[in-house]
This record gives sequence, C-alpha cells and structure tokens, in this order.
Amino acid sequence: MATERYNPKAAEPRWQAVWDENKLFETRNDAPGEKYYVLEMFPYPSGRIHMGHVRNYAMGDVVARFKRARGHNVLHPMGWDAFGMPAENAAMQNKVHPREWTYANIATMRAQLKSMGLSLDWSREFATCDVDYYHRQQMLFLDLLEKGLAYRRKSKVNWDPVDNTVLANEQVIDGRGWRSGAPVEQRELTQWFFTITEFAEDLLSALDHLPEWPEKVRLMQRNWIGRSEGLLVRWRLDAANKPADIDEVEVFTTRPDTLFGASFVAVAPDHPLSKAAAAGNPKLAAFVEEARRGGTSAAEIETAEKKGFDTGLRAVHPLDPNWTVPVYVANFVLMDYGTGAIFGCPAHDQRDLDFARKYALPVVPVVLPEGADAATFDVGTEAFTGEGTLFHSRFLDGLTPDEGFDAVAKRLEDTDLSGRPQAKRQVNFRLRDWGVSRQRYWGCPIPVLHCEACGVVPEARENLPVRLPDDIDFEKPGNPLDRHPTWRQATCPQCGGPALRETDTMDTFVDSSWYFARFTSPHAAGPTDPQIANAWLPVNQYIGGIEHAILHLLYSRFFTRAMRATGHLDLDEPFKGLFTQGMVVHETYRDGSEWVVPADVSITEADGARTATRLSTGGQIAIGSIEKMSKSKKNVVDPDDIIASYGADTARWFMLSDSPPDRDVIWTEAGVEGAHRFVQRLWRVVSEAAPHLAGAAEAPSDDPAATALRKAAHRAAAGVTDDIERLAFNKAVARLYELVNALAGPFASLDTAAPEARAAAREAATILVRLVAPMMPHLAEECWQALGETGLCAAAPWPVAEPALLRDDEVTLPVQINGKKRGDLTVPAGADKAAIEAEALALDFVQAALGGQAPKRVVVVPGRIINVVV
RNA sequence: GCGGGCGUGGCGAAACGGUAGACGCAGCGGACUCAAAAUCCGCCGUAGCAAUACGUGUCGGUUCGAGUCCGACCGCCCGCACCA
Repeated sequence: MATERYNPKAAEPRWQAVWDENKLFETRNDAPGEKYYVLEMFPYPSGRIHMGHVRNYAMGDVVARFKRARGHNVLHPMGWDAFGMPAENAAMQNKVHPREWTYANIATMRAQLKSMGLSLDWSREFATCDVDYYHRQQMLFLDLLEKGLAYRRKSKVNWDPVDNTVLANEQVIDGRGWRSGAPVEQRELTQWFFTITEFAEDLLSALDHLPEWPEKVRLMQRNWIGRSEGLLVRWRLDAANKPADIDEVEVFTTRPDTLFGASFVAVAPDHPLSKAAAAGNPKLAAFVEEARRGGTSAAEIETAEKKGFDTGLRAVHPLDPNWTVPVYVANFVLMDYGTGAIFGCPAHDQRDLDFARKYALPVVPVVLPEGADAATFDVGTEAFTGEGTLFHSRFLDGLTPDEGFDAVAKRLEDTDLSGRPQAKRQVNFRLRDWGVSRQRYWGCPIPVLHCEACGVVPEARENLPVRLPDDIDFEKPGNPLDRHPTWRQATCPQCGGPALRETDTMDTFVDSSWYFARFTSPHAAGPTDPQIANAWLPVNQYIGGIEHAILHLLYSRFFTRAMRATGHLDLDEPFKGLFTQGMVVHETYRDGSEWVVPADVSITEADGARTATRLSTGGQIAIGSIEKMSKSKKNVVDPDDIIASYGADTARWFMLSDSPPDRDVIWTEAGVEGAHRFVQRLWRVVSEAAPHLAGAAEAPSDDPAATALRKAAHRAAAGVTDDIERLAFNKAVARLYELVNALAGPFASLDTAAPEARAAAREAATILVRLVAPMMPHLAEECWQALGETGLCAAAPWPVAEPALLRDDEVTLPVQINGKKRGDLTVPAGADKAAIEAEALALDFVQAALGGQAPKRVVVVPGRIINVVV
C-alpha cells in the first residue's frame, strides 16, 4: 500500500502551532521535576541565522527535549546579544537607526529560529539592548562600583583606529582588532575597569573543578590567566651616581636561583627610573622616547628588535654588596607586568642571552646540566633552561634550582638592610583587569556623572535607567554621545550642581556575562531574583563555539563571582557542563577571481572526477578547498532555503549525523538529500505499518519474531539514551538508522502477523518515534499521530529499556588461534570459562591447528573472545 | 619556540586492550517502469578465480591479543607567545 510522501512544509508549521498553543515549552520555575538548564550561546542579531546557528541550536534542542522527556523541569531560553558595532556601521552606511536595524534583525531571526521547531521558552526572551535589560546592568555596575569591583584609572589602551574604540587585551588578535582587523595602536586614556585580577587565583584553581568542561578550554584559560610564582627582589642603586630621589629598583623574578648568574638589570621605558635617568641624558631620553613610541601597533612590538640603553647607573647585587651590575633601559621590558624591571641571567634565559651578546655583557652559567663538566660547560647561542645542579653560586652550589629558589628566598626574606626584608615571595598573573569602557553609542551607558565639585559620582539609583538618546547622528567618526547637544547635561546627585554624563558605554562582553542569570527571572525588578537564580544555576549544559573559550567564558566566570559578592547570586561557576561544537564548513567555488555561492553551482561526477558548473552562466568553474562558511568566500548555504525545500527536521538530522559534534561538519547537498531520504523512509515505514498496529494485542508475545523486534527497539533505546547523555549525536543517529533497518522488513509483512507480534511491532514503533523525537520533532509528532497515540510526542515520556531484553540467551564468541580469528563458537550466555574452553578445544579447526599437541595457553574472556595459543 | 589535539576505505566516520571499517555518502549490479524519478534487493579496504595473505601515518616495544597502551619519528590542525 502506497502512502503519501511526508510533507514537512505543511506538517512543521502545524506542529509548531500546536506546541505553542499548549505552551509546551514555557517553563515554570516551580514546576515539578529536577531542574535542568540547557543553554546555547545566544546569537548576535546580524541579520539572518546561519548554519552554525542551526547546528548549535539543533544540538541544544536535542538535549532539552531529551531531558524534558526524562521528566526534568527544563529551562531552555533564547535571547539576543544585541548591542555592538555592526548596528552602528549599518547606521552609518544605510542611515538607519541602530535600534531599528537591530530589532528588525531580531524579528527576522526569531522567525527563522521558530521555523526550526526549537523547544524554546520564548516567554523569557529579551535583547541586551532592551532598556529593561541594560537598566539592570546599570544596577549591577553601581553595585560593583560600591564594592570596589569597578574602578577608573588612566591606562595605556589598545586603540582600534578603524572602529574608533578601545579594545580589551582579549580582543586583540595578532596585534589587530578582533572585529575591524586593523592594527591596534597604544593610547593613554582614562578608562573604567573591572577587577578581574582580584579573582585570578580563584578563576585559575576553580578550573580544576570543572570536569564537564573540555580540557582544551580549561588549558586555554589557564594559560591566559598565566600564574607564575616568583620573588620580588630589591636592588640598591650604587650610591656613586644614583638619581637623587630613587634609592633602589625592585625586580620580579621566577628564577632567583640564578641570581649568581646575573649580569644586568633592565627597566621598562615607562619605569620611573628610566625617566629619572633620562633627565640629565638627552641620548637616553631620546631612546626612552623612541622605545615608548616605537611601534604603536602590537604587531610591531612583537617583531621589534630587542634594544637596550645603558643608563650608567649600577645596581648592587642583593647577595653581595661588593658586586654591581649595569642598569639598562630595555624596550622589551613591560611596565605593566611584575614591577617593570628585571634582572638578566643570560646563561639561562634566551632573551637575556641575546641581549648580553649584543651588549657584550658577561654570560656566567650557574645551572649545570646533568652529565656536563663544570670546568668546561658553557652556553653558546642557546640558553640552558632545563633542570640541573647549581654551581658558580656560592652557598647554593649543589642544590637543584627549586632548592636554590627556596634558599635565596629564605636568605633575602631574612636579610634586613634598611628595616625591610630585601625580598618577598610573590605570585604574578598575566591576566590584566578588564577594561570595559567603549567610546561607542550602541552599548549600555555607564551610569556615572562627572561633577566639577564632587568628581566622579555614581548616578542615583532612582534615576536609573540612564537611557540612550534616540536623536543621534553618525555623520562624523567618534562617539555620538560625546557630541550630543543635551544628553550629557545632568545634575549631580551629591551636590545638586551641574554635572556631565559619562559617555563611555560598556563593552558588549559585559552584556553576555550575566544574561544566563537574567533568563531565570527575566522580569525581576533587580538584576536577578537570587532565590530563583540560585535554584536554576549553574547552567547544566552550555553549548557554543570554541571561539569563546577565553573571552566570554572567562568574563562570565568572573561576573558570576562579582554577582556573588554583590548578593545577586550564590555560586561561583555559571556553567557546569560546557560543550564546544565544531564549525559548519563547505566547499568553495571560484569563477576566475570571483567566489560563487553553492546555490549557483551544480556538481556532476564522472569516473571519480567532480566538475562544477555555474548555473547562471553555464560555464565550468573551479572547485576550491573546504572552509568555514563565510560571506567573503560565499560558501554559505541559507538555512531558510534548506528548510523551505527539505524541512527543518532534515536540516537538524543532517547537522547531527555524520560528524562528531565537536568536529567540523562538511555541508554537502548529497548529505542533505541522504538525510531527507531517511525522513521519508521513516515516515513510510511507520505510516505503512500503522494500520496493522491498530488491532494489536495488549501484550507482546514471547515468540522469537516478536522478541527480536522488542530486543532491537529496547537496545536502541538503551544505546540512544546513552549517546545523547554523552552528546554523541552522530552515534545516536547511526543507531536509529540501524533500528529502522531492522524494523523495515518485519513491518512490511505485518498484514499476516499474529496479534501478539503486532503488539511487539507497535511497541517498537512507539519506541522508535520517541527516540527520534529530540532530533526530528515534527516528523515524530506526525508518526505519533499516525500510530494513533494520544497526546503529543513532545510531551511523551522517554522510553525505558527493559534490562531483560538487553541480555542474550546465547553469545557468539570469536575463536582465535594465536590472536587471529579462525572461527566462531556459540555458547549459552552464562557458560563458565571451563565449559567454553572445552567446547572451543573440540572445534575442528582448533583441533587441526593443535595437531594433537596440547595448547600452550587458552585465553577465555566470557562474553568477549577465545584465544588458543599453540 | 611552548602547549594541546588529530592521522582508520573514494569520502564523513564507528570500534570497554578482544571479530577493524557499525552507520551514512558516493559508486557498482539487479528488480519494478515504455522510460525516468522514487522505492526495493544485493555488492562495496587491497591483492587473488579461490583458499588465503596483507591492511588503522612510520619504526620499535609491552601483551595470549594493539587502531586503542608505552617510546622515537613524520605529517596536519588549533591555541598561546617579549610575561621576567
């Protein structure tokens, strides 16, 4: 009997409407069931969704639907990371207000997401540019300010000359702005900062307690935080020619054990000592000036030649008052790491060695590699940084570097030259405070005022929100808030006098650092309802791209701690489980120098060679490498097109099949068609069987055919459950193909089957449909209905496998001779080793291999294998 | 340079130390059809008619047994990189 083909175009909107009407995915905070919070990184409303979104949200939706079916109270919200530069760029290019542009994009993208049939709670939706949201963010800012977690200081900043704004260190990639790609310059500005460094130690050590995070991400964060243990050591300046008001220079070192190999001290160009020394030395002043300016771009700094200038000053060795070393100003010493001063031990640090060779400074090895001869050991052009034994080091001789570290620390901590210890242990971090000031319009205004009388004053809470003005112009570069005629004018909440508003807005990474908390009570008067937020958080499963491994995830971890400090949350870690999915990649096509979109390309295959024809011209074009879908290479496939021609279920299924979710998936037309074939096949198998299942008996019988069906279904249930639990969607997909393959034959002959066999078939069909439902929810509803099941499949409980059906009565074991498989042996499931061994040894081919001899050894692993060693 | 990951058919990939290649894509053969599409059945690592042999980047090791564990090397991908 032929059935109608499944028509997703009709079915998908219909089921989406039914779910909506039933408010199936609206989550009540007090609903029964263990809470489970699934979250995918919310999108930036750039205009349209792309395949990366489809993959991300398909995965999250599988988890959400699965957990819901398992009886959890699932929170699965969606919102918009809506502030940011592209809206301003659009405003400049198209004369459209950023707000209009943003909300129009949101409307488009919301409709696209809805067409995917995601089980989202849209009642909790918000955009970070909603006044409601940034109002709460301003409250948070004032709380942070009050607690000393936000502060203002003058600092060198990364200035993006194209976007005309400041960038955080994290936003500078290879010396270029992460968004504009322009070489970043260094400028000095007064900026707002969050004290992320206060939490450095905790942010680092807590990584050890995030077992459900990818090791890769934890490692990247560890490196970013960059903890190093060292010693602060004060070097007195030789009294002979020191500057009047500076007596000493403090250096930070992680290798105090190599102090006896010291041959110079170097300070940063910005160091007070540089300035003092340059005062009476025009040449030095010129060097300092050049070094400070020298290469404003970070890229230049990295490749810049390492240069120094001898100040003529001498520093006294902390362990020998009669030993002095020259003090240099060096362009590679950074003022904002450690103390801005180092001592150089050329033998055991490559950079110091290069420097010493260049300026003819002594190179004295003090760590002897194992096996080397103390009398002859010398470093050539390569510094020795390995383990060994200290020598040429007086009281440290014979110690290991670690022991030497401790010995020096002890000696200098105790030494008391001027009423203070000469050194102290210190832990330094590479992590810097998070600069959040942005000189942009389309962001959350920083709610402070500048009063001539009172200085920087927080806006009064009753005056919040500080709203963005609507009437702005983007005719000129720079920050439109700065030149707004009236917006800046305000009243000082302290003295009542006139004050000017801060015109910096917050980095958009602030917006995304707490949105997951806001979702738990999106209408709360404060930033969160702490009780509700604490009940939902941490997010059980967070899913997004690896590109956020440092920025967004580190900021969110900090913000969660900051929100704890300000009483809005009571936890440290926002995301218990993190999954970073791979990208969607596609072949590229090129017509001469022009990239061609896949929709304009037809691929033909003959004799293993593939040729591409451009549809619009009929000409043959080149097939290029497989790359991340991007507008620049035009290798993008629009999700709308796919959904229109195949349906959302096909797109979802394809995204989940084939590639493991953490790896890149290659989007191919053939793959999508394969996925769609399965959609139709599943529909055919179920819908053609359905009429025969209506009259099924209540209980399945235990005849072999019925049991085989039941076993197949229950095994798949156990396997798919396990796979989804581990986010191995590709394996779950494979298992479902297997199940359908196993059911198709028996289902085709149901018209002659006994009622009991039909009962087994019915059970298998309902299990199959429910297993498929998280991935292809519309098709599942359609099948569910065809099977005559009541209620919605999306509300049906997850199938539970019966353990009895997962066991076999008999097992077939491979029999190996000397580790090579030579045959099989079928034994009862519970057979003991001795019985199996006896049976195996009686096999013809085993006897033949033995040739009358006794086996050297027989390995029997019940349920696994038999290996006869002859 | 440092750190991490990965190398398995034509392709995407499976495989608690236990039958390598499940499942899908592509391909090949057949059925149905006037024909095509769709669908169904079968084949599909290499060599060989076959029995069989050889096969998980290379070389070595551990083991009754290695894609999996250990060592060395080769290649690719990703992250970080004046951090004292």
